[in-house]
Amino acid sequence: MRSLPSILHLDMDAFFASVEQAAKPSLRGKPVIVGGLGLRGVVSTCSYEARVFGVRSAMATAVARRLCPNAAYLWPRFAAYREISEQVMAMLRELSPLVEQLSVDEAYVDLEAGPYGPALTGAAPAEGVELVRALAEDLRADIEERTGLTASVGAAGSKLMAKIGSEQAKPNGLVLVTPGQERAVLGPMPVRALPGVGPATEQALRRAGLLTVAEVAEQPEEELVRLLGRAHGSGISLMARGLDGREVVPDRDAKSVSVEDTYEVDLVDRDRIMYELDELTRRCVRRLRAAGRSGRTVVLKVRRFDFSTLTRSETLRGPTDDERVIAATARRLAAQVNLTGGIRLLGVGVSQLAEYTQEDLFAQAAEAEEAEAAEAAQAAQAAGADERGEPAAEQAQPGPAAEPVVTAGARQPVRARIWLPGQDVTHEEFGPGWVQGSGVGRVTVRFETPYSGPGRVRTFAVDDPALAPADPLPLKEA
DNA sequence: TCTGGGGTCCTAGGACCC
DNA sequence: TCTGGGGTCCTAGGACCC
Repeated sequence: MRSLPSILHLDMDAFFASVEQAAKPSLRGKPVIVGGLGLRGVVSTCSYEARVFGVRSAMATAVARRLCPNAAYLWPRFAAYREISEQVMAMLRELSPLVEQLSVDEAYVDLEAGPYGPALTGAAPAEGVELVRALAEDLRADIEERTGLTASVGAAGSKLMAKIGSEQAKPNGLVLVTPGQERAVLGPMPVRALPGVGPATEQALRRAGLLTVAEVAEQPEEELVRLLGRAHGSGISLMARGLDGREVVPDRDAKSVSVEDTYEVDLVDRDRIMYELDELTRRCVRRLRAAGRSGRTVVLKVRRFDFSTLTRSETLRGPTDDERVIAATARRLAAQVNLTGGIRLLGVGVSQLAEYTQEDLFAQAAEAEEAEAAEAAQAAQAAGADERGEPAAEQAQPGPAAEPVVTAGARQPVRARIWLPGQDVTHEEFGPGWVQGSGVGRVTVRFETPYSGPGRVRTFAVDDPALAPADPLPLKEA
């Protein structure tokens, strides 16, 4: 808690959807929905134009399609989002070395720890507040100038109020919470506004007759502990009274690595389940090794046909990054689980991570690159659904999703190409564009770039040799 | 209309040890 | 013969966040 609003919380507005609109001129001003497009997909982010129709994050894509059938539905392009995220995070680090990244589009910044710290703490209170306001507005303007995207910022004397502020500022705004005003700002809000209060906590509080933050703030702490448990109860008691002394801490090490897949059709065949388990283990180990870590506890996750979810774990005698060891452990765990009736999700994870000390750094670097490429290919496979959301034929088959095929003139077998809506491509004659949809042997491409006007659409055969996947273009021309 | 994927933190019970 | 308390580790599940 500080007397100056020197903690910022920055949150990019409708991040994935905004990147897509910036990259694809024909989508600007239109409803855009980014997420899983398969039968069991959910919405990651939607543009404000789509929210008008009631579309929300975490909603089943099938529901979104009914609410907003005319939106553009796109698969996420994580590589593009990460690139822009890094650009934005670098701008935050110019304001302070204390930047705590919460996700690809969200971070706290402690201004007092940075170059403006002395000016802030040395100024009269009113001047300090105005300096923070100016810094935050400059930051928002810089982000918009350098990326073309808008961000919302909250500034306050604590992480809690900075986050509340950025939420209130959305979209494209700044809200500065003057220290001392915390309880006045929080009081009228519904309890759900507090970070850490989800559906279950909201219900527990509602049953006790507590609907607003002010009502929670009036409760004795012991009562909240009784309702919600030790840690959660006392935490919420403090937050409701506007009290939060948490520091901004830059990047902590990851504590676990995990990989999971939900299948378009429930898995019933034991051999198929074991095959998929091995595939998940491979991906998990690749990520583990790419991060230079090893782990001691292996976790299997299973979601059954009825959505009931269970985990089984085994702790090994020492940390490992050996795929054979982890695969054998995962299989052992799976043998303990009743798999009858069908499985909609499988997951493999590793926790209790240790530093992985491997002398062969070259092998490690090669592995990291391989992991990236394989991950992309895997995403394309897992995503094998056409524009009407029908699973690709290979999906229901056991074994590799994409059969290797040999193309004329190439000795190397190449994977059958699956074109995902939103994907970047380039055509020998027409140049850069993106996939609008594909199906029945054809792929539709719109040829436009972040710097062009809205482009024209053309249709090709899915195996047209002139068409190739491409890297994302930067949103601003260099 | 039907529920993703990647994480973090907390709780509670049992085993085991001192 | 009956009865301890505390600490740590492991496992499973649940809530929550983006």
